Amino acid sequence: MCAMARPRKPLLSRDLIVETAGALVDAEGLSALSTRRLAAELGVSGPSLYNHFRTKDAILDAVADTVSAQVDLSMFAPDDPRDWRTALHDWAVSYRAALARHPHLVPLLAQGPGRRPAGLRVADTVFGAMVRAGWPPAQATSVGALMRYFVTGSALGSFARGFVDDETAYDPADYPHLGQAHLLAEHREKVDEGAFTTGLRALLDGLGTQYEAGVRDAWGAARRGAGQDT
Amino acid sequence: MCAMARPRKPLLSRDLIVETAGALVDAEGLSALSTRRLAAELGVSGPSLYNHFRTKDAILDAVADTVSAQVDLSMFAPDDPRDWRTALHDWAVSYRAALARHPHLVPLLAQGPGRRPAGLRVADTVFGAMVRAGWPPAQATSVGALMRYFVTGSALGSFARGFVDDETAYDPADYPHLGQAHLLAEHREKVDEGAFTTGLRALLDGLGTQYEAGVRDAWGAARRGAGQDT
DNA sequence: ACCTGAACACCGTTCAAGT
DNA sequence: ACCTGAACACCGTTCAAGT
Repeated sequence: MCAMARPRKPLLSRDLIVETAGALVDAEGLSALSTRRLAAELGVSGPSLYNHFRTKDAILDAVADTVSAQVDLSMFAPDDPRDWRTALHDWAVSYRAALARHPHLVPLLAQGPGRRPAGLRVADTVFGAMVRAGWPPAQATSVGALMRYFVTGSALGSFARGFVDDETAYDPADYPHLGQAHLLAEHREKVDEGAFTTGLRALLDGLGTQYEAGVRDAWGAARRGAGQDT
Repeated sequence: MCAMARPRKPLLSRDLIVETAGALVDAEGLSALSTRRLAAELGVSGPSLYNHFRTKDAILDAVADTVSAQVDLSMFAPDDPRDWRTALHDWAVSYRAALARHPHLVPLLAQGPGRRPAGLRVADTVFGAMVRAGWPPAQATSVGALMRYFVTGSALGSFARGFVDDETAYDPADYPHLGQAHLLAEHREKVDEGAFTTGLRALLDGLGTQYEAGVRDAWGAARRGAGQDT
């Protein structure tokens, strides 16, 4: 019927592996992804994967990077009309939405870009845009990092597990302020939404204050003295 | 020499298991914790652990909760002189320090309190203090959640992996704004510190603005109408 | 009640062998 | 170059058996 060991066309490719692994993780979670299970899903034997990736972790990294690639970065384009605060806001919302689409991958993505190309591109783009907007480089680095902290932290706390669904787990006597309402999964979604929105606004307000204080004194003087642009 | 199967004193206890597991994870990371390895460390055979915990995950939950138990909550005591902003600041710093002491557990703790008692106590205490400070309950919930998002997100991005140590992983042509300096582990620590400090200040500034706006109009009126205290 | 060895159904990865 | 089966050194968990 078909050749056994060496077909003229390879059965596998990096893209096919990543796509299948991503679908498996989305459907059944990280723990469902084993090299053997993935290979079976691809109609192939376990060790075959090692012709295309050095380790299982490398596969997972590639899958995680497809999520970073979904994050909208158009607001940071040099000709985009949005100012840095609006850009940061819209980016955070898009970033969080991408993570929400792949809840099982959030724990990986929250650990930082590592050496994943799309993750690094996000960091690079945000940094570049903040510098262009007038933030000193050291501060621009902080802005990019702290926004990532907040978005990934909120995604992790919201989508990965959060509080537990079974409210009988809590003895109200032990936690006098945490009412029954806190413990319902449905209520939790609204809390997560509200906390994200409130936190994002607070963060951007606070950064705005720091930016304006900086423009008024030190940075402006330093940049004028050094003759740097914008 | 010694009795084989049933000594008069149990060889194991929950506390001993949790302590040994915590030391193992701190020293060698999450992947070093297997039930068999942990049992060996305790001089016991693998299945013995199942007399004290239902699953390996239950052991890990207990270990994680010892970290939450290290978080300082004294700033939220009713008789503590610190106002809510200072209290939140000091708590965030203590929270982050506790996580930094146990970097390998951060991925677990960042997923939320689950049903871990110490984790729930933290959430309960912060919520109670914010309500006492004058935040409406729904907002107090958000404040607690968003602070947790930021602290755990920053700890995860900082201590767990972050950027990768080997700077040759990055081709500067691909990331025009990310200079060599971004990629050194030593530089990264300073960035993480700076981003945490900057973000925490921005968050508290922004929350202060929202609090004062709330006190000026809706909340104050509602609370005066309902005759609630402070 | 608490520990044991044996067993089950898995893992990730290496490697010689095939084409 | 790319896939295979066999093998190595592991896993978490169950369970009957011992005391």
